[in-house]
Amino acid sequence: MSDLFAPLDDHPAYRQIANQIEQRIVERTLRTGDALPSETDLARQFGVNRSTIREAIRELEVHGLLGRERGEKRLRVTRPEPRRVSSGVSRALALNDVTFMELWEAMMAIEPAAAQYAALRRSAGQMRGLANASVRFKRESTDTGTAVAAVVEFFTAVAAASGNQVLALSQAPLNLLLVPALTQVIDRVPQARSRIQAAQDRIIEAIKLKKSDQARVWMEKHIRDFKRGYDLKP
Amino acid sequence: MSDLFAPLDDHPAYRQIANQIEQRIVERTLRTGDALPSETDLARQFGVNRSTIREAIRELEVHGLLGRERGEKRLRVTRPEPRRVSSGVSRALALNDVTFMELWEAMMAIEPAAAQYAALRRSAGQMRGLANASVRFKRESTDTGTAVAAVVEFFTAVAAASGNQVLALSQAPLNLLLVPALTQVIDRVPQARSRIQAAQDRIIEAIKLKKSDQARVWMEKHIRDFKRGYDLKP
DNA sequence: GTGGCAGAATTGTCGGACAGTCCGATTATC
DNA sequence: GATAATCGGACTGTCCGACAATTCTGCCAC
Repeated sequence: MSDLFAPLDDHPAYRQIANQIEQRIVERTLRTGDALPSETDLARQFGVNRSTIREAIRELEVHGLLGRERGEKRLRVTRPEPRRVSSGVSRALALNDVTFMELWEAMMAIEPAAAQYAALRRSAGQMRGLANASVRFKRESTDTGTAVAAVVEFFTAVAAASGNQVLALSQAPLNLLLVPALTQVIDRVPQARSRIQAAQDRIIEAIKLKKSDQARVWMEKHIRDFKRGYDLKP
Repeated sequence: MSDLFAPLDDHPAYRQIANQIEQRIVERTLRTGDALPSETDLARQFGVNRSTIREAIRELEVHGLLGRERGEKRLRVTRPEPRRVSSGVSRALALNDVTFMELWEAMMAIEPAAAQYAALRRSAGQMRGLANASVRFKRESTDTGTAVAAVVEFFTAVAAASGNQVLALSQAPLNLLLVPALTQVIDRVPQARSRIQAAQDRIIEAIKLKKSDQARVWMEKHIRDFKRGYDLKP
């Protein structure tokens, strides 16, 4: 079953260095906001060339563990932001040819839950975010592109209002996948706009009134409706 | 409200190059399995130094868009694997101090759905994967570490059996977060092992018989039970 | 076809270099 | 005294050239 010998994989220096730095960050020896030593200094500490350090740093930068403020030169330890991380997941899914069905099932699992918790915990600011997205959809839905963007914004706002980072981070990758399907529905189904608008209104109302069960149910219906619109291809 | 001028952000060369290569991959000009030109060649094509190319390549490698077969020298275009991508999400969440409640809510959203679809679509091989995980838990649950690992394997197997990549990729990051909480429960609650075992048996049975509603319900109960065990801290 | 081999190609790493920019301190100005 | 201009040092982004180790490739023998 399992091999007797494990293949020995040599880790190049830049990978080992990346791992070491990452470990310091995860174990919080390097804490969020701390500035990293300069590349020259790191090169000295690790006893390698600066080029090698730079390659290691690139990895951590991509992971979102290191970053710099706008216009700043020095790198500092940062918390990986959901958006940054989720974009990687999105790309992975897009490249793996996700079907509409897969996307829809995941939405059915995540979005209603997000709506439910949003109704329980939304802050005033988050409520405003929701309202904004909805207003934008109402006002700018003539162009398909902006309409789709507004819908995505709505879902994101719901996830944010749920006050649950895990749900929010699970929801985020769905957005990118959603775009093509949603574009198609809005383009082809005449009544799509009004139905989406009505659904958003109901969901927002339920979240505003903190009626979590209703919020969940309306969101479920909204997403079922989305599938109906998608399946309706003439 | 909004500024007159947007801040100009200069993208360093290595980032631009990474983006260009990424675009070729996403638009499938470079297809999965294709070998990338050598670093020297890329440097010539982009008109930059090889060091710059290397930094760009590191980014794409981290994203999982480039990789190499074991012992191979040349890089080739690869599909980002769920595991690789999800580990980044896990780390992001861990660094953001996710609470047990957040994790639990997300599990309640995703795992029952995964179980439900698994019951509808599981293949024979996936069924075996489930059984294996369950057997391993039964047999090796004396040590807390291996017991936890077996539980994680079970959840992963369910997600895989769901035949839904999006759900699977949403579920994967939960595993790492699950470990500390689960360890605590198994360590402190004497009857945890037997309850988990019973729950797994019921879920597997439902999936085997393709009873999707039951699979979902049992999984819900399983996860509710997990929370009960966690809240029970003496 | 299989196996072996020499030479070419490629990667990982190194050292050094330089322009552009950011930062902190110092000096000049009101 | 507070603010503005100035200046030197530090740091990053990029380049050049180089070399050992390993992989790839075409060729030859069997």
